Amino acid sequence: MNDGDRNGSGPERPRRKDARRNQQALLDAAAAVFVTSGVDAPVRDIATAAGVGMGTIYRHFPTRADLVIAVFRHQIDACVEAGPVLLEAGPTPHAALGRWIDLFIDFLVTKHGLAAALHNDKAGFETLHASFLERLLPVCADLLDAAVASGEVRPDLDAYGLLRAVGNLCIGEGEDPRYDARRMVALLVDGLRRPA
Amino acid sequence: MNDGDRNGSGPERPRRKDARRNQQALLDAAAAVFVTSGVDAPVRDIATAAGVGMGTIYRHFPTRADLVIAVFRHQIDACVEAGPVLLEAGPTPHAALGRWIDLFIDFLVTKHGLAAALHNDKAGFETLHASFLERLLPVCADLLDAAVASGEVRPDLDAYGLLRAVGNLCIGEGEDPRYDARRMVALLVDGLRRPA
DNA sequence: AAACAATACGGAGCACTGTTCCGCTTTGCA
DNA sequence: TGCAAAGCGGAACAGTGCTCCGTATTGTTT
Repeated sequence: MNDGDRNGSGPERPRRKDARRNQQALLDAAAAVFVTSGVDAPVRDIATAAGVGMGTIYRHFPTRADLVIAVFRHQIDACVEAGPVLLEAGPTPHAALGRWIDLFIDFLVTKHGLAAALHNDKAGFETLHASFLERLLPVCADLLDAAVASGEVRPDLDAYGLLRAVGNLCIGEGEDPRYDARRMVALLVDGLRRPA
Repeated sequence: MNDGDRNGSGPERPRRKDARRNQQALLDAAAAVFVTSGVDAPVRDIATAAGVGMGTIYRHFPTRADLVIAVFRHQIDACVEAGPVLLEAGPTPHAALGRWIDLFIDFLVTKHGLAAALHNDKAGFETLHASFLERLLPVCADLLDAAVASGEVRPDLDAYGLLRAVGNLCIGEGEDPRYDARRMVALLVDGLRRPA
């Protein structure tokens, strides 16, 4: 849809064949390593898994964060595109918002430690945080606005706060069976309703 | 009150005078450095600020986490002791729970990055997490049980989940003015009420 | 007061990060 | 086939947490 935008923030398509091959190998290897070792996996491990050297990884992705962003780009895109669809399909805007947030949680929770990484000061994870937020914020804002306009949801909330709260609640999900992030988010989303 | 317990998990009081002096200097220096540089401040910085070597810091506090725990011990204690008091004072158990959580938030938010540190896989921060939780969990459970017993709060929630959710929501508070952790926690706590 | 263990100290050094740098190789074009 | 441009590998750098061990301090015993 908006491939023009995509070129703006994604890595450029290399001119040479070997470079393209390596870039793809890096993306595949990173995806695989993230699954087994989490998004905090050492850069060296990813380079080794892809069969390339350190220099190569950093030419294609100037920073760890850029690699993570590239790996999860498609899923973020899917989340972005699901927003309007759900809004039109759902019985009410609040229901649509709830479903969309479920989608977002799925994304965060399936990636090992992504939610935690999003809020790490270290390294260039602010970049990661900013990048994901930039894409998701408008979508979330639309859903929230619609829910507010329909009178279902209290008007004194911004999409940014909501998105961050959900992201935060997902941290550590799966590490301890006693903590159920989805449940907590459900509680929060329920609390969004206009107080009767 | 329970000083016996305290000896169990805290650092031992050293026999020699210089050792005691250094231990206190370390605690003071750490507290100061945590304020200016956050709880992630390099161990070397703390050692330097205290005017001691690396060996000294690690003899007194085997791990970064142990130092953090020792520094914040008094405030955790205050939080623990406030639980029963609030429960008896508050108009209702749910109100007491809310006030106690406010206290907990104050604790987390005043410390630069403590909330984030609590959920870091890196280093020995699990120790930190476990230690704080171990102390606060019973208190929170008592408050929650009382609120459930009074019929104010839904019964299908455990204190562990609640405590973690609150801790998570506090991550990043103060970093971005658009995110208000207290507000999000308030929303969540409100959602705890038994659905009418 | 002096000798002497026991205790504690300092900081160099190790293992592990993310990231940079640059001599060498591969590629694609002329 | 020649050759510049593009790309590559991995050694090296800086910044972590933490360990180790030769040296200094302390408190006790003669």
